[in-house]
Amino acid sequence: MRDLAIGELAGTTGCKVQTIRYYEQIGLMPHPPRTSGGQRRYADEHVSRLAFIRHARDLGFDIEAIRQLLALADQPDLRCGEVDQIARQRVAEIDTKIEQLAGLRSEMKRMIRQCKRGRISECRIIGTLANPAFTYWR
Amino acid sequence: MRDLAIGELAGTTGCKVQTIRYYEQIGLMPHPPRTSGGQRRYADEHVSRLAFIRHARDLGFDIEAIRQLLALADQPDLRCGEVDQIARQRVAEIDTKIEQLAGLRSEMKRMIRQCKRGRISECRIIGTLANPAFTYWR
DNA sequence: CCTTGAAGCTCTAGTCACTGGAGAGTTTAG
DNA sequence: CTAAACTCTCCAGTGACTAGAGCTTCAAGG
Repeated sequence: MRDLAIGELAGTTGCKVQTIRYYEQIGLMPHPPRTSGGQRRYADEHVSRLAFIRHARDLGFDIEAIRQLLALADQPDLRCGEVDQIARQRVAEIDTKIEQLAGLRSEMKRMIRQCKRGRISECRIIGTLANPAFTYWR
Repeated sequence: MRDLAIGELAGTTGCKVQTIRYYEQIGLMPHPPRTSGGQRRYADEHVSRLAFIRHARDLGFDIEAIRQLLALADQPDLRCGEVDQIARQRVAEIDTKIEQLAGLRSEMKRMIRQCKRGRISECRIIGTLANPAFTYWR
């Protein structure tokens, strides 16, 4: 698991090649060593750092939060309360998102139920969407 | 409720002024009549069209889907099955998102539980995020 | 009628987190 | 040694807005 080309790193982490180069460019990933021909070669530490980044992204952390987390991780003598805080905040955000989506879902279902599959002029979906009164759920 | 300036339209629909101009630019909103001085003036039809767009956006439809919906609505003799289809697809997308978020949420909670509030070197949050095995929930 | 300040105008550029393509160079298996 | 597959850099584009500069127009009060 050493000296991976960028495509292999991409393969093992499920991250696209361009995305890895992008992360390097914005300073989330370090500049890796290069071959004499100029190609990037990655080691295990890069694999786990990228896995960290991807996983955090998938969890919905934005780049700035990940940068903080990485900075924290690079100074292991700090207390982890700060990390914990960021995570708790994320859970709260996730809860809000889930609630919102559940609301949207029930409104969509309601609209579909009302759709009589007739002509569009009778279609309740468009009518509902056009009605400014139906913004209660925001 | 006639001859609204762009700011008044923005006020009644909860949409920003720049966003309205943007919608006009990309062809979602029509070019409204202008005063002799070049300012846009809107009528009731614009209010409901913009309300439709905003509501659909809030429900998570993307611009392209809204464009389709509007095109459909402009031809009231078509059957509404197509509209129904678009809405059903949206529900499926919402369901997927909710599932994903629920998965993320439980992992975040687990990470928080494991955080012993000690040093980061013992903090399970960063370790968990760095572990490529923890991608099961995707 | 005139002034004044809020609101409008266009145009350009920036945001976030990538994604895609052109055109050239490098690596590796057979 | 060749050919295919991969990688390089650089630049531009995506979606859905958002912000700002610098200027013009509108409407209400005096």
